[in-house]
Amino acid sequence: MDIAIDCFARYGYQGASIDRIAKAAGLTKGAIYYHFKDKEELLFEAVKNRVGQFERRVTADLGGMPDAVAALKRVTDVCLEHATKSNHRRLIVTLMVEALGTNARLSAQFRDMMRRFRAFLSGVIEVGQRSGVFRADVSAVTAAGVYAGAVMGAEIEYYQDPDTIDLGQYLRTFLDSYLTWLAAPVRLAGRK
Amino acid sequence: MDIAIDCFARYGYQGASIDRIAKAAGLTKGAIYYHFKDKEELLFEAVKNRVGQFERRVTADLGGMPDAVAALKRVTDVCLEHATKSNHRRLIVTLMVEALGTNARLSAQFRDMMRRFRAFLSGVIEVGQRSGVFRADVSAVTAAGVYAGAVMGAEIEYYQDPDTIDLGQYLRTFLDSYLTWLAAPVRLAGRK
Amino acid sequence: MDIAIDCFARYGYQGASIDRIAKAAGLTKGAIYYHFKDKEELLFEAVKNRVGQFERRVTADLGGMPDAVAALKRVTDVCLEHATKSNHRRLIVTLMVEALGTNARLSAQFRDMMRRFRAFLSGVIEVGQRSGVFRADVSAVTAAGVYAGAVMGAEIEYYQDPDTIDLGQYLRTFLDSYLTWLAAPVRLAGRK
Amino acid sequence: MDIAIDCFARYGYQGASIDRIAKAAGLTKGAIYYHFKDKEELLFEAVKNRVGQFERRVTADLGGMPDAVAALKRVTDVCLEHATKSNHRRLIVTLMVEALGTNARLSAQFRDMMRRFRAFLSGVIEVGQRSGVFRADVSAVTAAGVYAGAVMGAEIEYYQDPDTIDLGQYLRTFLDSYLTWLAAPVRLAGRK
DNA sequence: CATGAATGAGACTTCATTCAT
DNA sequence: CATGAATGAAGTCTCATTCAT
Repeated sequence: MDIAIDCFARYGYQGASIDRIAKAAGLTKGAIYYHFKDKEELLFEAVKNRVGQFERRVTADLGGMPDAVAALKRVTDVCLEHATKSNHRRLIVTLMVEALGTNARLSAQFRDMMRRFRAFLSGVIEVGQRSGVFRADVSAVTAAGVYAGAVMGAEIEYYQDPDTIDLGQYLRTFLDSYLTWLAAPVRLAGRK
Repeated sequence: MDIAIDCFARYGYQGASIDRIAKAAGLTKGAIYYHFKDKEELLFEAVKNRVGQFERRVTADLGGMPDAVAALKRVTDVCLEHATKSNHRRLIVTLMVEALGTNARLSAQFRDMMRRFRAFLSGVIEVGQRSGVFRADVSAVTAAGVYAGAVMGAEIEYYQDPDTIDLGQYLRTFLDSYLTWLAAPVRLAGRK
Repeated sequence: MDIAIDCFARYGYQGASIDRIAKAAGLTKGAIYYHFKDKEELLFEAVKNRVGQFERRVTADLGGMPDAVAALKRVTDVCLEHATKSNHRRLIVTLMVEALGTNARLSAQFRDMMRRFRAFLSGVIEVGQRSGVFRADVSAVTAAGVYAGAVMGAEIEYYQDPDTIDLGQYLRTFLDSYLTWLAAPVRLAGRK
Repeated sequence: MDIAIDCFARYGYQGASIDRIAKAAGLTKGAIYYHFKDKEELLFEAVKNRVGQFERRVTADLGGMPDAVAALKRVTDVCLEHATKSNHRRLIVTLMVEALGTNARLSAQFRDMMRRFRAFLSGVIEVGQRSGVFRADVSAVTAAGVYAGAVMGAEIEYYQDPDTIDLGQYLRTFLDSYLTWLAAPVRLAGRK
């Protein structure tokens, strides 16, 4: 399964033939069809696996983390790690884009995943707003979307040009700008 | 050609079969092979076309625009228009991600395009920094990368979930946050 | 036409596409179809042309040549020249073999050409036999076939491996052996 | 495989479509591609098979045969048998000519095969020369080439016109002439 | 559980041929 | 006469999928 995920992450859905996956896993196609009804099911299992891990990782340590700033930092770190040290994010991003026009069902699954991610972020931001750490005059929902997009876009730049781009720096810089902007305005509060 | 571009933008490279394109154009496969050596050549022509238009559009009106803030606004507007009113950006983004693990040559072309885009943005930001509009203590290069990524990521969210996401609002919000962060500190406040 | 012949000689019938021929001749396919009904007709014209030239060349100077030995020498020389200095023979041999299983009509044409060639040779040999220069105890028809085959086979070896094989030497050696064998027994010695 | 060989021998490389071969074998195209990477690989396998059989057959029975005359007779017999009773020689000759201008790799393989064949014949002839059975004043190498060519040429005549041509008689006649010429001069008569 | 063989649909591509201009 | 555009059949090859063993 890990190998299948790896193939999907590397070559995309269409580019990863069952044969390739089987060979990479040291088995034959037949064996794969014994475990999975079809290539789509294999893909769904793979996606579910990675998405699940990512989401659990994101939410886990944040149990009741009350500090919105720390929470966003944490999310950024998880994304960085999953983008560079494992292939979780690459699988997700690659397949998500590929699915856009070709696989409605998969696309829907990714859409829901993104909605959950945004909802989660939105919740974090609202916590910050309610606790007075974040300015209240912005839509938490939109802010969440901007965050999710910026992280994903940075990742793509990194996947495409890893020698030139330092994803860590990108993410830190983005987070810095994001928090600067989101910081409750004026008066007394100084950030960090 | 416009139709081919449309198919590529909608279905990706692998998903857009020559037959599909031909049928959409009201021709037969043979006719396409009369004009293009290869499916790859067709693709490259399509990409060159759209990338060229996008870049010309981005740089054109900015001839000697001295106002960095206005320039970034303008770039954002072009991206928004090309993402929603035409398929220029969708073609680019979709194929760029698809090419990641599957088409080295195309991938290199997109990588260069992104480098040009970042270099252009970086130049704009440096102008702002030199003219005292933008703070000078951030790397223009990194800031440019963050910008490029954020826009691209927002677009992907939009392509995936157009009913939920208002790309214009996302981009405006991001630009707002970005400019807020980039704005020269009024006088006293020193960050980090 | 010369160019078409050249293409056929070099690439064979199937290997020489109309497009290739047209391009080599500096025109378009349409122009060729104006002059020839179809590819087969072009081929037939080409073959007729070369076969005609070869046959005329072989028979021409031999008008009433009474010396059978000189006649065979002459034929060998013509073959050598047509195999090395022009592409007459290569066209013939190549297409003849290619036609074997694929083009009954062309094959028949070549078969007739070979029959004419053998008949011609057979006539020469009979002249030699009647004039007492050649031994009379061999079938002129079979001897003619052996001659035709030996020359053709040598040519093929040459086409295949021109750096290693000296066709002139092959043909001279064969002719030497052939004439030695065919020479009228001096008087006494009867073989077999 | 035998069926594929048959198709290649009958129709040539280009003329034998995978579909045709598959149908002749009672399979589908896919099945063939399961066993062979390529049409070319199938061809190479076929050629290797037949060339190998031919060469083994030629050299096998000749282990240490000391009699050069008998050896040449034997080679002729094998050629006759492989040309008429099986399709070994037809496959070889047909594809060899077809490969001339179209398939460099295959052509090289055939060229090497012919070189081996000539080298083998050359060795036989030298044995005859050393043992005093053959005249010593001819180049064994050239004589070998003439032999190889004459046999191949006769075969082609036969493939083309099997009703008219008796290949056995051709080969016997050629061998007769060849041995006559090659025979050590009894004593007196020397021809140029 | 797993394999090896096979299938069939569909992809890309070539090419002889036609035809309006 | 010639061109450029187009067609459609046929060819090579890939791949998800099935199935007997």
